[in-house]
Amino acid sequence: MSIEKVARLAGVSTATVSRVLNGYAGVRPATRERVLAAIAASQYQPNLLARQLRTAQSRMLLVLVSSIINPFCSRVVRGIEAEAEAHGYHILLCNSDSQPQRESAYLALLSGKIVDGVITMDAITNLPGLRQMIGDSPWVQCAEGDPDAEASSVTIDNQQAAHEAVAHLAQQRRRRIAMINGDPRYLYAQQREVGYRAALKVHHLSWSGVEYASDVECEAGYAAMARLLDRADPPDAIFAVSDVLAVGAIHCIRQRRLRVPQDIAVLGFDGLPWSAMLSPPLSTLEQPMQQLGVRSVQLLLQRIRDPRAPHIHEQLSCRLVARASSQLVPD
Amino acid sequence: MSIEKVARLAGVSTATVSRVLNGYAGVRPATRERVLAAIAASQYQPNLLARQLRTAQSRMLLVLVSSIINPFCSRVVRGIEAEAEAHGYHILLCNSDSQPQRESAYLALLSGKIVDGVITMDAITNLPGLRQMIGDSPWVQCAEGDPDAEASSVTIDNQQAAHEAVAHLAQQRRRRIAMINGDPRYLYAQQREVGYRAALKVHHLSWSGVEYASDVECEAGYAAMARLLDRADPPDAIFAVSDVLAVGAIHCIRQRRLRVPQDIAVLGFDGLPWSAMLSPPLSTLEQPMQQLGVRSVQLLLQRIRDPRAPHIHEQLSCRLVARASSQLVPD
DNA sequence: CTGTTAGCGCCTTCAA
DNA sequence: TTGAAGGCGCTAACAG
Repeated sequence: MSIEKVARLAGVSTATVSRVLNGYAGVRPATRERVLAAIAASQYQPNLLARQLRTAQSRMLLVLVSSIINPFCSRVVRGIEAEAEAHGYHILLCNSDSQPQRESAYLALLSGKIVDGVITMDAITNLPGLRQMIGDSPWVQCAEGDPDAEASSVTIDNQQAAHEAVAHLAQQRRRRIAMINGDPRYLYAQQREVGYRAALKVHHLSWSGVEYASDVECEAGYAAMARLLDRADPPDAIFAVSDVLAVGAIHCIRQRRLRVPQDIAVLGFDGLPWSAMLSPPLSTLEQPMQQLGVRSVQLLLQRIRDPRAPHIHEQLSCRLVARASSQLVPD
Repeated sequence: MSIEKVARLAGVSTATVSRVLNGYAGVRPATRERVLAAIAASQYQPNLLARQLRTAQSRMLLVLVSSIINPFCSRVVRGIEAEAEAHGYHILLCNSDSQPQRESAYLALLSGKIVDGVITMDAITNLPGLRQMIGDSPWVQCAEGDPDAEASSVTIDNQQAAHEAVAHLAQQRRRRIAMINGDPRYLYAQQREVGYRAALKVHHLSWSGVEYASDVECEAGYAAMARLLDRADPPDAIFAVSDVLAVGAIHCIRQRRLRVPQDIAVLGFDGLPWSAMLSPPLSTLEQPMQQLGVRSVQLLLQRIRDPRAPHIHEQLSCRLVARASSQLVPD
């Protein structure tokens, strides 16, 4: 009844009010003024639900994230948010904690027309009923891209990145390079492990050791490191798949009276700002976090505008930042 | 046209379909079966927009955050998300970066009926037109509570917490205790500064020094620390309003060949898990981050269910965790 | 330039 | 137990 109230107040039809509301040309200035005055007088606020129902678009994007407390994710999300906002879109955030039922509950919003598209950062490719839930709705995978999925993706070359990481450690004359990996259900974890193993081979390193962190918190990195140090033949270098896990690993190493990097070199992943300010400064593989989010939104909007647009698999480059935690002497 | 399609397929009316959809009693089992079959056969998905328009509730909550990359915020948001989800609500995330225009753009979703209520973690009390935008919609302030605002709030006692922080440092025989504060537009920053100054007085410390970080990243902590060290009479202890800022401060101290805690003691705020794993382990004031989010949602839902429910100002307690960064000998 | 009209898809009395 | 019908508030043809 609201647009109607305004219409009555201004002595025009609802169509005219709608026209000024949406800035359409073809309204006499005098009429426009009258409508504007009525809007102001009545403190009218358009009912967005009604508008969205009518126009069949919500200008909302669903973002499915495994864990927002993972600083990598939160930075990507900020990129997503900023770019979405710049295009007049809002984001609905789902923190799935990798629980399939939570993921699918949110995906229902997609088929329910609440959102115009979805960006997933979660390992959901194997979600049962995924195809049906997403249908052919616009979908972009961010940081976690399955080339076989019918979706665009924005990722880094995880395999190559892991390869670089190992190469760097090998170059520091490390022979027993271990990996602290994430949840192996994630593609990024699988891909980085492939890269890790391939690099070991290239560098003729026969020792290998992979431990999986139980979650993304530093305590998990600590625990994984403890398991590695408990081995009969412990590592002399660590490649951790996140800076946070690396912090935990370093703490564990220190507690055992070992030194970083003299006894054990440590290399992280992500390139969070504070990695440079740790002691020792943490070497890391820097990802373009903000940009991963930004490009995901761009690809998604492209697809929303033209549903027949082809799927694109984009890879952003990352950069090894060598600091004191992985080398005795700076380059 | 969709519920209608199902209705035709099942040979019933749309009303009946709606009834089984919403689980209302009074549908003959046989009929229900037929409808269910039709729903399955047609892969029907209810249009949530239409439903929300009709029922005038969206089961969505708006969360207005200054910066999701602030780990404190992201943990509170996770608490919000979890609790909301448990009650069948979804959250719309707005990362305002403290820009009033972004805040008000999102607040329009409130008056536009897109969300049923709002939780703000931002310093928005002075937003022009705030009252009108929020109207009497359900609103809870989280971690940043203005007792004068017509809204419930869930906070900690910032003044008391800062007092404790300073008391701890004073107890370590520190005489020149400086504060690295956040953006002074925030109430938490103002309140903690009041607590800081009050505590100095109580402990008969005449030296005082406050520097404001330009944002929430560690680089800002570094810069603030640099300014403090450039003073003629530099501090011998630092009270930083976040763990992240403390990391930057410590890095700066170290770069100047000073030691933590021997030369300068450092105390952070928030109690992020990795604060315990830094070197030296960071003393900090631990906040109940998850719980701040959870309680905010509970208060908000209460208000949504009963709009006449009174405003509640709740204070959660926090805890000083003394570690090596602030004391030469453990307690 | 402006008004009339017809839905968007759903829920919900009111009757039957 | 079921169906018919109205309307949530808005936009978009189509007339005038």
